[in-house]
Amino acid sequence: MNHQLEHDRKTRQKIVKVARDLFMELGYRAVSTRRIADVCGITQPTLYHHFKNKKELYMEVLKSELLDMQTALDRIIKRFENHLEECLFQVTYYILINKPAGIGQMFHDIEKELGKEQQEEIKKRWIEAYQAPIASIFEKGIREGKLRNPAEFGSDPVLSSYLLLNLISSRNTDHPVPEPVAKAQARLYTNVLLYGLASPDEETKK
Amino acid sequence: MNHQLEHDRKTRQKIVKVARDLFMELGYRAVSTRRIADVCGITQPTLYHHFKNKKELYMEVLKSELLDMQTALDRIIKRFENHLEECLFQVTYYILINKPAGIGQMFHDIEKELGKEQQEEIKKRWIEAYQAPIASIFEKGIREGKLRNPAEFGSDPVLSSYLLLNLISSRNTDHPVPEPVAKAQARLYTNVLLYGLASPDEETKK
DNA sequence: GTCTATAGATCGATAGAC
DNA sequence: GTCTATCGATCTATAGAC
Repeated sequence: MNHQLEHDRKTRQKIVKVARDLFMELGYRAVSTRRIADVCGITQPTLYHHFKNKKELYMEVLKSELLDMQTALDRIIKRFENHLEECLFQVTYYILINKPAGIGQMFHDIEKELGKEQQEEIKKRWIEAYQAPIASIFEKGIREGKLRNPAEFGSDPVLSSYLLLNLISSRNTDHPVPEPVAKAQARLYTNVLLYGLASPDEETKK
Repeated sequence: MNHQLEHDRKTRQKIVKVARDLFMELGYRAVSTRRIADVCGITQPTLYHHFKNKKELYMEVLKSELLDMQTALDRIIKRFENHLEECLFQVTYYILINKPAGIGQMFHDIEKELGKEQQEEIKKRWIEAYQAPIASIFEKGIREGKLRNPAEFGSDPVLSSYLLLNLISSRNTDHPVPEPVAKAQARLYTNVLLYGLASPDEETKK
């Protein structure tokens, strides 16, 4: 019944959505509060009615970003949980498609623009969204003997999840990545991560 | 004999050195010309006697950075050219040790702060410094049958060099990395890249 | 809740004396 | 070649009318 509150909520959501697109594409510093307000069709000071300051708006953006990713990855992992390789491929493919230039950008901004306590909070949520879901895939693979024992290479599930994410957040390709290219990239990354670049008879000779 | 020219050269070199440390650690935007000048013990406008503007100074920093890396990698590769795995390890280790937080930072700044023609020039030098030397290692490995045929995974030497560099430029660790940790990381990266995470009997079952 | 107006700070860059 | 002084632009954030 209270239309004012409803309108307020809508405006706030729109700001977060616009800011999210701009921040992820261009980076925190390169996006001014004026620009966000312009795209939203409001004036710059109006932002400060909805958010305490630019950093708090950015925190909201990060939280919404990470929550969406967590939901998506959990769903994918649940769906392909009985097929390690396909599961890794689907996760990789999803991130490639949905993070045009975002993930490296995001890390840079979190590290350079946020205060320490804010970094801690985001890091906590980042682990829930990215690291823990992906690590769970590797954990299952190790448990079932499909992956090397961590003692061999020193790559426990958490470290393995970092390896995959580092491969994904590459800077060698132009963004956004078209779908078929993303598919080929995802296949390459998962193949290399699982089976390596050495020719198959090479390892036994070690 | 001309002491003035000599002094000029020294000052210019000092500025580049200071700017290099600051830019690589904190990023282009976060480092003001005033801060660079302060550390150099000169005033901010004096910078503009030696460099046309901030971007040109940054270009000088990038060029010196990339030239040093090219020299170092060429030397390492020449030294270990007859041992693929050790060569990859040494290259990885060197980059980990000498690029505290730098490589991801660098890419971000090149993409966001430089104009298109400047990006082209730096990209050319980056290929000479990083990609070409590392790709030559993989090329030799493929030629000698130690690595998979590119047709198999679609990972030619250039793509392989990107894979390694993406693994190296991780954001999961605190910088700077102490020597023994860097050694373990370098070993992990090269092991995974060459032999993969899957248990050795897994691939044949595919 | 949104606006206009503007404060307050920082930054890159220039002018001109020495 | 380095300095002091300062301009002009841009940005975040606040004050106060409606």
